[in-house]
Amino acid sequence: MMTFKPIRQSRISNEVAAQLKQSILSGVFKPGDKLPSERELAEQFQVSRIAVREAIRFLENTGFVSTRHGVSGGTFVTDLNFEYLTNAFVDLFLADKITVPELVEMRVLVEPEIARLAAKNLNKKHARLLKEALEAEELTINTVDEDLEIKTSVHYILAEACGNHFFEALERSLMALTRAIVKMIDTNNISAFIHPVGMHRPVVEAVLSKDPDAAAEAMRQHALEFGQNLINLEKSFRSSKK
Amino acid sequence: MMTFKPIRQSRISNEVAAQLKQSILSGVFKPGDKLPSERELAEQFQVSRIAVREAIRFLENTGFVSTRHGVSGGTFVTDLNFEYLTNAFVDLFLADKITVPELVEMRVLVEPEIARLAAKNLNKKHARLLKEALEAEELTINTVDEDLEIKTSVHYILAEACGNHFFEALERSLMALTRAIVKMIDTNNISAFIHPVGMHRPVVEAVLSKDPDAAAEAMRQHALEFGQNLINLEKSFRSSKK
DNA sequence: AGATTTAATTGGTCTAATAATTAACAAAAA
DNA sequence: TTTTTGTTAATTATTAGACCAATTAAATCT
Repeated sequence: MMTFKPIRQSRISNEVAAQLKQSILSGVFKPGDKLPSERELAEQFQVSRIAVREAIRFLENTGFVSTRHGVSGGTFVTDLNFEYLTNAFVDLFLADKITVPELVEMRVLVEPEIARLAAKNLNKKHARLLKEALEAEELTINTVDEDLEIKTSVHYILAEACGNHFFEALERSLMALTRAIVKMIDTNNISAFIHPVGMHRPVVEAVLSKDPDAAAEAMRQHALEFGQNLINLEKSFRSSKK
Repeated sequence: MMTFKPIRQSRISNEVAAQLKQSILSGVFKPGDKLPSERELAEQFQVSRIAVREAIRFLENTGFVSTRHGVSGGTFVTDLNFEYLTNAFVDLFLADKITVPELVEMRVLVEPEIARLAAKNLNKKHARLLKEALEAEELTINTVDEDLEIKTSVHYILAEACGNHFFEALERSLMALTRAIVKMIDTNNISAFIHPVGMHRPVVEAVLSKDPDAAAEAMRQHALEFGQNLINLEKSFRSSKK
């Protein structure tokens, strides 16, 4: 029997989105560039403005563009970053598809390797940033948000210093998840208890002295300690909530 | 001067989306449940149908709901899966934010650990699946798509068998990225060359004999070998394209 | 020159209508 | 009976057209 191709399978907005995405990926539009206005795009694609808007929403939701209101506003191509990956991880945790012990197991595997690579590839800029971050940690008492900010910064710097963007993306997600958990628990300055001041010092010192094995081992210790604290607290938080 | 709070900062659709997402996460709507129709939601939220539709698009784009057309259609809560995480990784690769050597470095770290955990936690079901997958690999010659499907299946099974959903999510992303790269190169049955039949045998045998260290080491060898092939081919592909 | 108003552009939102898709059921035909 | 073909109803998909809101640049006024 003769078979026919279906006339159209996907939504119109999907086809518009696919074409726009392709033209961004292939470099027709580069980060910073402005796409034609919604009305122009609707004209060019020969679809309604709403179809165009839904396509733009998709690109916005996946991090490819952002929109600004007003004259000299419009839809602008953004330089894709790790934010949307991180959001996907956080959503999975919120939907109970990833547990705290599983997160900790990943941190114990990945973070020592990041520290090892950072020690191997360290440059002056990152050395300076690490020293500053370590000092900042030991200075002030802060709000929960500030405290989290300061205590995660060492990890961010190491992730950037390790020279592997994949590791960096993953570490950012690990940090975002950890922060989500701590903020969920967040009763009476808990973060100071599970992450006492000075916990990062051995790691940073090993990295600064460019000793990969020592850095990895120090980070492993840190990840295990902190991880165990996190697991225990989240466990008791869950049971207290029931 | 007295300052007032802005009445509304974000888009209406964002606020609708946030409320809907919250009610899904808190269990008001469970996977499989049908949300009220767009018109009803518009009525309840006191916003236009368009605002509701954009909110639903967002939830769709992040994997929380799916929509069906027609009578008995509507918006249905889906069981959040790893697809959207994987898409985020693939997008980062397509936008050149992650390179092939970086991907390989991650695989060399993570996959041995997955094999180790799989060997430790193996049950009968996964043992059977592994045997079947190994046999299927050595049977037929296929199209590129089928070939990729069959050769990645061992990795999927191991990821599921390892018992850590975070590792499973990451491994799925690693596979999706690898497939994207192979399909990009995809000239004249290349996959058979970079991934010859039988490459998985030592890994599977070690896992089946429940020897974690041997499994990890076998997988490490596999990841290194395959990874080096992938790096070389993608490199020559890039230079031939210029 | 500097402040203020106005106009123009663009995304944001709304209303109201029509089209397309699908399931269920009824009716007709084989 | 079985199979095919209409019919209907519910719901999303799509459109058109209008107006709102934000923003900047130009025009106007002081």
